[in-house]
Amino acid sequence: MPADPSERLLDFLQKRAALSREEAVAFAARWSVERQLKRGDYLCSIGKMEQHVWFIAEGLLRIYYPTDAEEVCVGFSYEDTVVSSFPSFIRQQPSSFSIQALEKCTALGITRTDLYAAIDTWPAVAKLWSGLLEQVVTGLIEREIEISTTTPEQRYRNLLRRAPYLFQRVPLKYIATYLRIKPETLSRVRRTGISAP
Amino acid sequence: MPADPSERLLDFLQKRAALSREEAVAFAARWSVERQLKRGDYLCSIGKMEQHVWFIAEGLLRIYYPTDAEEVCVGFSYEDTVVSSFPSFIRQQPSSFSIQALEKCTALGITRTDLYAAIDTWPAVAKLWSGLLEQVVTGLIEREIEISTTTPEQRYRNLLRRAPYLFQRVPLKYIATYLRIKPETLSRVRRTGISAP
DNA sequence: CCTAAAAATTGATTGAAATCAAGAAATCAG
DNA sequence: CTGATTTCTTGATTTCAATCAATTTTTAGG
Repeated sequence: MPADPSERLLDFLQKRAALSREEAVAFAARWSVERQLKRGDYLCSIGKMEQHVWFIAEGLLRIYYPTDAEEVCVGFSYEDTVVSSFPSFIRQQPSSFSIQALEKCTALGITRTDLYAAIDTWPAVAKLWSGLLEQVVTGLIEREIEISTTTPEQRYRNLLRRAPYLFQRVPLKYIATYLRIKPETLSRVRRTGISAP
Repeated sequence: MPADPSERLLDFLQKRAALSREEAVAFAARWSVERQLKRGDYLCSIGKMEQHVWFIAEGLLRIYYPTDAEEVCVGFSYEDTVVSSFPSFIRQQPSSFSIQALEKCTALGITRTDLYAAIDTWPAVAKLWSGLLEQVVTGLIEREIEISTTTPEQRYRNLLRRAPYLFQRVPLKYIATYLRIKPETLSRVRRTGISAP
């Protein structure tokens, strides 16, 4: 079903952006950094400057924020999604996040310079970038609301409905921190959730 | 110190965007909707389609999400800031938020059509818009992290440091929901916070 | 200025999820 | 395949903020 990483990126760009075939090919060529990760490797580490936006051609990663006490997962990235430590990338500050592969991954990266040049060159790329940011904005707002207006059980059910595949691929302890609850609580919520009439 | 609303917008645009004087004047002219609000009025109500992005020339508003039980405040907007019910504006869905004046306000609005036309016309406006979205993104991410990694007292202290003026202008009960705590808790936290050695 | 309503404070009690503490099950590397 | 490590589950207990319940203080409108 997928092809090689660059093919996959090309498909993605043509589906998502209003780019002509030639533009898509030219823009895809700017994604010049290929990174292979094995389980446990980092795409971005805390304290480092994020220099790329990444297209994930294969695999699954968690984005998390490490605090003194624990690691809070703020999201996941997988095939045909784009990921970066956005605040670091955008503001060129050391990253507050780490992005770690939970599976073997293949990622294609574009540098800041190349991306902003592409934005200036192709209006459709500018639109793609705005669209991506808009998507991040609406996602974050919805998530913030969900966390502050629902119970742990509701959050679990919602995630199960929205993204059942995560439960196949991600250890529950990471999902728990994503839901802002403890693994013990998630375990209990799963148990009681089964026998609802 | 300020001038009339349009003057104020012009100043804002020239400071924030890489627009020439002529461009700034032309773009400012597209902000054709002036709205006067008195305390308690709504700039945007839940269920309505957000048709504008607003520049606040004067006054203070709260952006909140009403749930069955309570109203969760997700932010404030005031002089020289830009506000909108972004998910509604961006996706053209009914707004999940209400935006209410806490003081007498003057707002200038630009319509979707006019904004996107301006984005297509002036690269600097496209950049301003991206920059605005980027700012919203980084703000939301930082906020999400803060809420899930700090105690109520820390959140209070952080806000007091970052935005002391809010405490002069906003009833504590709204600030409490912004901090995701109950007014009673905020009251207690403020009391105990004073006498720390 | 005065009164009514709204907001803030303070105290007592409750409750949901965290924490602490073992075990059971699953997974991974050799 | 097998032992070791990690992850998950289950139970007992604690804790912090929410809730409930009055006052007191502040604010706004006539």
